[in-house]
Amino acid sequence: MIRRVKGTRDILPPESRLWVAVEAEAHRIFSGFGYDEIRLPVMEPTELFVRSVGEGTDIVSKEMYTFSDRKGRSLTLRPEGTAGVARAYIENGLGQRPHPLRLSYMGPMFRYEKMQRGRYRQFSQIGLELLGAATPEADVEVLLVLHTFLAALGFDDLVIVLNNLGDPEDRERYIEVLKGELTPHRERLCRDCQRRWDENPLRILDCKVPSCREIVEGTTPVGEVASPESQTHVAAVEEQLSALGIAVRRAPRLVRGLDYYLRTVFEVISPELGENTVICGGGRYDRLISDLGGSQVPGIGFAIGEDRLVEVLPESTRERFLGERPVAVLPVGGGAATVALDLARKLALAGVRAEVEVTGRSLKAGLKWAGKLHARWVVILGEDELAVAQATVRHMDTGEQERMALDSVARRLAGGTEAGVD
RNA sequence: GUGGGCGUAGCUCAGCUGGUAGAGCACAGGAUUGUGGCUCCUGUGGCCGUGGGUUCGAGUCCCAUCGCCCACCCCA
Repeated sequence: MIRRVKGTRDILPPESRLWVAVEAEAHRIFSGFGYDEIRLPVMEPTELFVRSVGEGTDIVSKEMYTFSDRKGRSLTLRPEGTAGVARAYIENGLGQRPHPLRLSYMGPMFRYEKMQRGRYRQFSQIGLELLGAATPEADVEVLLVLHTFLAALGFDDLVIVLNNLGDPEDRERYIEVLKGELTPHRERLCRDCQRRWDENPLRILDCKVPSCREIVEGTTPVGEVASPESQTHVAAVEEQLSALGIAVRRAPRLVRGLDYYLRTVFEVISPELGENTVICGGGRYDRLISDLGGSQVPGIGFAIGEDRLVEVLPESTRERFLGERPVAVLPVGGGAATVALDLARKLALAGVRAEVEVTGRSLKAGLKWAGKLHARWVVILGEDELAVAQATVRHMDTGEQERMALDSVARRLAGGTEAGVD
């Protein structure tokens, strides 16, 4: 048997309907805030990610799907979306358009990781970028869109946590401060943190080991070492968010694994998937585009893990998305089939999901089949009915049925009060 | 990359100290004329993850290998 590649998955119906619905909701909300989708290649030159995400990051150093094409060029399956957006911005001269530029994207990303719950090698992200605005208001808008989207999906208990990473100039100063404060405790840090000391000292802040956490508690937060400008910036963001009624929590030790972030960074964590399972992450990246050779264009954005988002979708939302019950159309006897299909066409065009019995089942077996589909209505088209251009419409929950003119079936089942109520 | 658990039907699993493969669910049909959900009957469906070894005989024991799951790590 040929099996799917490790870390990839088959999203089958009806689960796939959740995805379609989540994506539709994203388009609806994002578009409402002026964001249009940008569709980008799934593969990019490897260098793009090395220079943007950062050579020292885990993503670049050990998680990329990198390969050579037939001409020996090094290509990489995109591990995230922002780098591609930045590349496309420069390459397509998007700097010529009125700013700020509002873009969204969704699609598969690839990281070579060890499989685990909520973690896949091919996973989908739904993301959004606001380019060309460096103000706190820009950050607030992006977080507002995020919040609005999550709320539209029925999440009311998710907490957005944010932090101030400061500007790149502050970073080195902060690392000095941090190391200085940690030095007396260095021996007591866990093995991983010993390694992080040189490789990526900021990650020590993220350590889950209780003893490390305790040590880290006593250190000066990044945000306090950051430049006064960045502190004012993030404070303004927090202030405006609370004015909008959006709850955010300051997480002084929050750092992120991508090098391009500065100032405002944030995450949304789902308690259901565990303390450390991020369903959304994002932040500001004012140097990214210029670092890639473009002009000085600030940006901020986020990416939501669609797989994880769908996994933790509130029950009521799942029901709302999956709840649609079809109409089953049952032709009985010869000649009824085309009438059934013609009715199905009318129903489909009227926005009513209808499935036609095309395997030649008896009426009895057909009703059994309709029951298994959870059909709300069954339209029976038999010789008796067709002889007088009528159909029998049966409500599967009550068992009540009614004869009606064939012409009126689609209209009655679409939006009619009978179809609307349970 | 590190540590742990598990691989028998589409799914959930049973299969005792080795003796020619089972159940439930699901799926398909039926229980007479054109009416589902309950019940009953029947049917489809498995190189017991793969390869090797021990044995008269292996789903069962041994070795290897592949795959899956969970935790760490990291991230969406």
